[in-house]
Amino acid sequence: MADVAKAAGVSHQTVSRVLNAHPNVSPATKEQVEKAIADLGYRRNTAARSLVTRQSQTIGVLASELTQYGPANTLLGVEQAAREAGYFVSIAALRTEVSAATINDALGRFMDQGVDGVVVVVPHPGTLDVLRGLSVDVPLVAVGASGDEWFKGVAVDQHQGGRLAVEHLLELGHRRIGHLSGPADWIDATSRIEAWRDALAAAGLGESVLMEGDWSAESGYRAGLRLAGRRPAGELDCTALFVANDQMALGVLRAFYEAGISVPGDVSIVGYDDQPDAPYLIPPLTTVTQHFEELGRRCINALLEAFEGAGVRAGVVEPELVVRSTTAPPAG
Amino acid sequence: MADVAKAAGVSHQTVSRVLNAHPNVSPATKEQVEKAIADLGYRRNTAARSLVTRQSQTIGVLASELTQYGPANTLLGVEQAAREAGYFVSIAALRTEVSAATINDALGRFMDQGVDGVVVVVPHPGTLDVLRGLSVDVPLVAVGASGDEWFKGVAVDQHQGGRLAVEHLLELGHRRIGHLSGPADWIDATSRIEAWRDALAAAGLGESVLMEGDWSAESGYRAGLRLAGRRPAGELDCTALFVANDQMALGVLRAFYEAGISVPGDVSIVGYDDQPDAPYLIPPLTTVTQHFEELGRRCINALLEAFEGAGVRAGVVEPELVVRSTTAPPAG
DNA sequence: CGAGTGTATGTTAGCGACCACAGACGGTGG
DNA sequence: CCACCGTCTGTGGTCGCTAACATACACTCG
Repeated sequence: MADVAKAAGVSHQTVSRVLNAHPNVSPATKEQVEKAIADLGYRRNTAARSLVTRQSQTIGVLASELTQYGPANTLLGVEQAAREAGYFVSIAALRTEVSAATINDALGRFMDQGVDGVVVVVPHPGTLDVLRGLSVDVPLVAVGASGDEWFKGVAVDQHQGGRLAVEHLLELGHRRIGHLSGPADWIDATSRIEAWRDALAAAGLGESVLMEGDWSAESGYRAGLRLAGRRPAGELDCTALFVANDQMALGVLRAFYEAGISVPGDVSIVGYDDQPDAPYLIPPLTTVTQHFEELGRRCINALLEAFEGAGVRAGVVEPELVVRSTTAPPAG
Repeated sequence: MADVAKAAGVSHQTVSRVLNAHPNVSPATKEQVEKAIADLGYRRNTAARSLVTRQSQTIGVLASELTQYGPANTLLGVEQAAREAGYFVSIAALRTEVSAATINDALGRFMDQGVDGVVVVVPHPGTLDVLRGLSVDVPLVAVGASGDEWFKGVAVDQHQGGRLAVEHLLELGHRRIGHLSGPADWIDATSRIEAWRDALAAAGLGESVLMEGDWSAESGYRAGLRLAGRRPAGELDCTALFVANDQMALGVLRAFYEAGISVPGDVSIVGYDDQPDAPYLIPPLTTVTQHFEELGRRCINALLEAFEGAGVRAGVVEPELVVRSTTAPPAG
């Protein structure tokens, strides 16, 4: 910085002012300084800056299940939004065993690093409970959580998403609507089950089939075969199936194909996620879009608000139904 | 730190020595200092430390395709190894368009941040070319690249992996061995194609079928159907198929099932990756294990070596063949 | 027993930026 | 004409830590 100051014929303080876009700098000197900076290829030292401002310009992301579509894309959204806001993103990936100790450790590392805020992308409810018991001295935003006195939550409105799916099927005339859910230890899975139940109840209907998968196409396939069983298509337990993600829907489609069950002729299917290949399935999948990137963006926004001292407020991202070709009125 | 020093009745420098495990500290004072640290919940300020040591204890990871199994797991491995080595991991995720500008920008941010080293996890060869044209003033390790004068490369020995797969099939007696590859713009895909060709040539055999997929189960399914065509099982173009990843192998299995082609009765299949569900496919998939976590670990090791001033040296992780139930001698 | 060696600790001086304050300059108004 | 004020710029002091040097003391050895 001293070099730049000398090259521009000013004091280091003036250079600092230019860097921080301070108003009281004459255009002429400002230009000179900027030229000197460019000539010397100068970069301001983050450590020194952090030392005095007490801000690291870094956001810590605590994540697990990064091989899954949802968490991976949320991370992408967070990273992009953080970058645009001028923040660095530090990551702590959790293994399968998400224990209090692991979380504590990861959070501790973030504190050591001096992150300005933390985003938690862990889809298991237990994590939130652990988080509640911890006191972190920086703003914290958790994906999938509703607002709380301890931290902000930003979530896709799963209830709304589930309702969109089920109501779409109800409007088509279906009365026996089954659900293939995700693993019970995922927040998203349980809230979709609830939404399904509630929408059914609101229509005065009881539950039809409920099966549990593990998000994989394979588990969808097995569930599909199980459902098909040995019965002819007209005698299935349900005329429509709400599947908790597109991967599993893919598996179900395949299973039904093998079993000679026509989609949407015999059974209608609605997926969830709107993964990139959903339009290319056979037939193209009716599904619910989750704006993961938007979710990530909201997390960062919530964090930025918290930096400004704004109070705790939960954010909700609204999912949307995308109607393609796997839904139709029931056969009867 | 001054508080800790006062609490322990020593100078701040002694505290620093304890923190840095300096040898010349008496056990008694060391214990006192540690107690004071624990009592006060003191954490050393990373920014101040970085300022004077000129090291940020941070490694930047430049990654793309984070939704794919390989890159995602490599990232996990890198993160874990970095953590164990006491480094923070800062991430820059690239979108689909991997241009020179994007890469330059991401690298620039890492420089601003003052990272100690960079790991590049981008499976497209164009990236490496861009990298070669850039001069980065910290050690850089690229996954999937062979060693180079500009940076270290750490890669799974794809050639070896491909050879293991093909030779296994050759040993079983297959002579017409096809390949379903990944997209041509992936390093991993092209090297597996080469390995397949070379192994075939080494056995004095020519190419059989070569098809290109996009890593997805769906593309494997389509390729499988295409291969099956309308011919009876005994007249296929090949008696064995080397599939470039397990996802696609899953699709092929399904297509063959539908087409009435028995695996491994009519056709043997070898996958690649050994994804967690490979053993649970029907039949359990013979495949090639890639130790992604190990790959990540090696990257960090290479970086640590570079910090020590060690010269450029490429690392290679050896894949292994895992024989399960999708391979058998040819029918004839 | 005094010089030499080694261990344990304290003191000082930065690392590179930002902040608060002080000074220089030109313009305005009483 | 001088006091006053706003704009621009420069001078220290400071953040928390570590490296280099300085000091104090104990122990060995010729």
